[in-house]
Amino acid sequence: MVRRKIEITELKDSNTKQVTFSKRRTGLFKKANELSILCGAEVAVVVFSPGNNPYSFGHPSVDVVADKFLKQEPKSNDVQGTSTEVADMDRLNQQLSDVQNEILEEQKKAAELNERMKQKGVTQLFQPKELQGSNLEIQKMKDCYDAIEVSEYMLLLAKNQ
Amino acid sequence: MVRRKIEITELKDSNTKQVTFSKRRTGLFKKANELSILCGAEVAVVVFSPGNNPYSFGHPSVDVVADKFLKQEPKSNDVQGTSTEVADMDRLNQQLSDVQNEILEEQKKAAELNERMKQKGVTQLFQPKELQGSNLEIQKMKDCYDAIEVSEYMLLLAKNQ
DNA sequence: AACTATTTATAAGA
DNA sequence: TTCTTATAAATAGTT
Repeated sequence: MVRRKIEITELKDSNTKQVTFSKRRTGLFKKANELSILCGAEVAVVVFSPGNNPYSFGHPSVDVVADKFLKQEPKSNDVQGTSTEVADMDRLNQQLSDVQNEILEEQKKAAELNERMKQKGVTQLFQPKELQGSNLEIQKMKDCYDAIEVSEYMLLLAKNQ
Repeated sequence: MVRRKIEITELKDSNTKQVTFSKRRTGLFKKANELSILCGAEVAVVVFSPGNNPYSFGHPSVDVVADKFLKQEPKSNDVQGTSTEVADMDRLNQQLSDVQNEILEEQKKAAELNERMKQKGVTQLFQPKELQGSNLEIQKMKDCYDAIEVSEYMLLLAKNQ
């Protein structure tokens, strides 16, 4: 694709393969991220490297998207005769449940970590409160940048009058 | 990216969003396919369109890659005595990476906005202090995640003794 | 769906 | 490994 165009066929040199994998994995995840933002789409990407290490990108998360996909997949062996509405309802309920579980999972994580560390007698290096705080601060940060964008738009309008 | 560079922010116009989704989904799948061939890597990509239709690419298949990925993920009620801590470590590393990427994106965005406003020679509508404040909070957040990582490593060390 | 002016991704080199 | 850069590939706006 660049200094020289390459054939899309498996790279022979192990080192080249690893370098190319890293570069292209980065590119792929960037594209996946842009797609999810631009189009408000749910996206999950999972890759195993030549050395069999896992890498993933997910919006809102790999688990949520994967579950949603895998659950609607049994198309061909679906039982015929159930109404579309019932099926859709089930799916929506499942999605809702998935999202709620995801949220709960995130909230539990810090607590679990603390619990395990306590059991191991390791000193706590952070408080659960701090985690909650950081989430709040992420939100504040986002709000702040949103405000900046709005301001800029207003400036443009003012300038063009 | 093309006739005119676009901001990576959700597209407002529904039609544009749909067209962009189709183009970029094609591009994403092509990149995923090239990665799997060039590097002999296992790849799975699942996307839900703005209209909530599923699209997927998988090598050797979405199911195979998804199962492999989901199986290695930690479950909160895993049997004790297995390598739960190691799995958690992987996940924490991924989270950390995600958060760091988000931070980098936000910082870039702020810098770009500032630059563009300067070039337009307009009055700032927000105080730099606000930005500095949010940066401080980003730093606090980073420190917090660093602390988690350190804690987890200590836990692993304790476990392996 | 096609076109194309630009932007973006990236293979090879440093 | 990380950066550079020449070139190929992707794509936003248009038709």
